[in-house]
Amino acid sequence: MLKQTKRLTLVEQVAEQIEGLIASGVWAVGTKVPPEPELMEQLQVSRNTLREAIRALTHAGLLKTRQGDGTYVSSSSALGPVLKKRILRSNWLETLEVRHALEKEAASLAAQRRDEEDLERMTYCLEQSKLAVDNNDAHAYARWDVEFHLAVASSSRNGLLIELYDYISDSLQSILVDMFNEVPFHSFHHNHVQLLEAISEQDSAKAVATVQQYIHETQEHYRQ
Amino acid sequence: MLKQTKRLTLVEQVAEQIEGLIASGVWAVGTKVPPEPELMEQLQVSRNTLREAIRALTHAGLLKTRQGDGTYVSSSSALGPVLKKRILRSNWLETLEVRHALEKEAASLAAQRRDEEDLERMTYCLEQSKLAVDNNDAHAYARWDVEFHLAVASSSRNGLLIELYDYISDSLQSILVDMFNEVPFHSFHHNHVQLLEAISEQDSAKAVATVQQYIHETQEHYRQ
DNA sequence: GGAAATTTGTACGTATGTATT
DNA sequence: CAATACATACGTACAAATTTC
Repeated sequence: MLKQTKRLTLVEQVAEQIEGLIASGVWAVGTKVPPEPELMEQLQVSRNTLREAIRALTHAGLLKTRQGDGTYVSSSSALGPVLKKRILRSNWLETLEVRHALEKEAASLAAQRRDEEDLERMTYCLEQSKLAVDNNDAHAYARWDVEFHLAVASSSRNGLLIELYDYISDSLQSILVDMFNEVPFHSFHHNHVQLLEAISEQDSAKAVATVQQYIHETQEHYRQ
Repeated sequence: MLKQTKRLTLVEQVAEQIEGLIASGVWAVGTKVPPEPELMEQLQVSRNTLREAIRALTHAGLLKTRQGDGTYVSSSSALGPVLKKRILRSNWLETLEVRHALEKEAASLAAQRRDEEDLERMTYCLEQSKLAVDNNDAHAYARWDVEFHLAVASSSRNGLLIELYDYISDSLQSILVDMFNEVPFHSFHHNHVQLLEAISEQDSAKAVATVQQYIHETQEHYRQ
């Protein structure tokens, strides 16, 4: 077989090419993409073809177009927008449960795979968290809490897990801020220190147990 | 403020309406959608507008169009296709790790929330698995293994978790068949029985531990 | 408020692939 | 197998709406 005959429509070819530019970072998030006439010229396609491609990517959440202004890159991956849209139709308890599942796995893998740089990043996050606790600043605490957990996820060295965890955490950001406004967040700090300890000691079981305890305490506060 | 000015483009309105028809099941998977002229008439939009909407949904994986034939509904949700595409760029070990995370959470929640019907369904799956073991039929075993795990996930009563687990499992189907061809799958049957036992006894901790052991054994076989 | 730039929406013609007669 | 009908693919041209300056 020489080559599968051009089974992709022109529109899909154009869309794929643009997706490539976005995924590879040539068109970073925030970039303004060239206007229609220019792209038509560069890609050698008609306006309709180009518009269908742009529309497909816009609908997928990769681009955002503003009439009279232009088209901008709004996300580097299609998974994030779709997942966020799905989570909107979900209640936050469900979403939290999924996050917890990923969190425990991430902690377990992080304990096995973390390097020195990971540990430094996590330590820094906890220092900032401590400051937020001392200042009783719920907003700052929520921010550094998420940051710490992202550092843990990142140490898992599992790209899929990291992506899913990041998108879900992002969707929960506002919920988490609310939560830390109602719950004495200082009580969580000790757990986080213990988690970092477990990861540092490469003790997977202890890491999972610590996360489990952290989750359990959160739920206790909400059961009332 | 009287009303947010029609901030959705015509194309997005059309796409949303069609998505609604698909999500609500009015247009089930496999359904052939009406031809362009008919939809233009019903939706009162031009051909290009309709085509852009159709193209957006096609790119998202909800529709599939075949020139000269027509357009068919190929998925009821956008999350599945996007997730599967993402998983293709992932290695299967990564994907397995994420599945394991969801699997443990599902088992834990299933133990808390399962009803009699759930237990019957799981029991049936294990009976079929046992038959496959006796017949040394790896293909049948892989099928009922997945079916059993889906039943467990479904008992978690967490829609988001169920969806993610289903799509990921589906992506791994062929890998799992391969795996059961190389690994003595009869050794897993006992674990599954034990898992059902734990879920039946509403023992979350035991359920998680059983899944963990099942995973560990799988990895042992692959470490060589 | 006006002018330029940009996307949005519509109309219509031709090409090409698929199923049917 | 050929002819036909039908469906989507791709292209050009023009008018409208919106933002920016």
